[in-house]
Amino acid sequence: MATLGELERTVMELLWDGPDALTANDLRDRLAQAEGEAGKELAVTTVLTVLARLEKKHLVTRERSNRPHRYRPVMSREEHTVDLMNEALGTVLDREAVLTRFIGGISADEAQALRRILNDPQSA
Amino acid sequence: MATLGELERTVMELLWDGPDALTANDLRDRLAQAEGEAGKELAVTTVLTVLARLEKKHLVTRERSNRPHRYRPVMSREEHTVDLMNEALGTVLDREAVLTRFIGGISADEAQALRRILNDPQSA
DNA sequence: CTTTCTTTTCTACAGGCCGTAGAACACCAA
DNA sequence: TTGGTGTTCTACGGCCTGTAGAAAAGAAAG
Repeated sequence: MATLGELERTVMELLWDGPDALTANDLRDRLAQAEGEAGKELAVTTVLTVLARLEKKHLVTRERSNRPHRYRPVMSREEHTVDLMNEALGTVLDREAVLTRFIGGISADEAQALRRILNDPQSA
Repeated sequence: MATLGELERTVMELLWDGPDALTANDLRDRLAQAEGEAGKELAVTTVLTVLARLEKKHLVTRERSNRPHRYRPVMSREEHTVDLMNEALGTVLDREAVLTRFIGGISADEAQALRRILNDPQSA
């Protein structure tokens, strides 16, 4: 997969949060807002560089047709998280042992939801 | 947490595989073996550097009492994997959505095991 | 005790990734 | 043609990782 830096991660969060595709300028503004009133205004080129790197990592795509390119995540935040979980799991021989431990650590509500899903996959 | 480099990860694998704590020399030898007959013999200092870094990351401890220090993992491979999975999960708002998707991707056998565990936690 | 061997720590460096952005280039509207 | 506006190129400092020599610390031998 690929490990993300702090800024890269923040950009992904913003892209996931925003309902539609965003331009580099949109992101610059939201980054300024998001940074806890710190208002650290980044250069647009910085944002574009980060977006290019995220594109190379296949985490975002962009529409090149219209001039201010609009960027969108390739996967949903949930899909991406699942990928990360599977990546962690991938290197392990005894998958069931890991799953068992993992399940042991989730909340009662979540366990309940899992029970429902496992017993009635339709409900997923 | 901390992301591991290739050599760091390999060393962790060897420590997890070996039933007992290993010395830097043990690890050097096993690394030479493990690298697919490539037999790339690393310097012991290299191994020691990696071990020091893994120690700083709280992934291994060592017994300093006896002279060739013996290194052991702090957590089991499974515990560590669960930590990684929870780390991935941690950044997400809708945890249940992620869990649902995740469950959707596991094998029938694993799903069966989870059902058993969820319905009878004693069996874990 | 002094010499020597083993083990550990210090220091270092190259390559890669990330945050950051200026310079330069491409495109569109006056 | 001239400005804007947006995008790509190039770059640099800092941190992490693989790699290991040099130096120090500790133990064994004489």
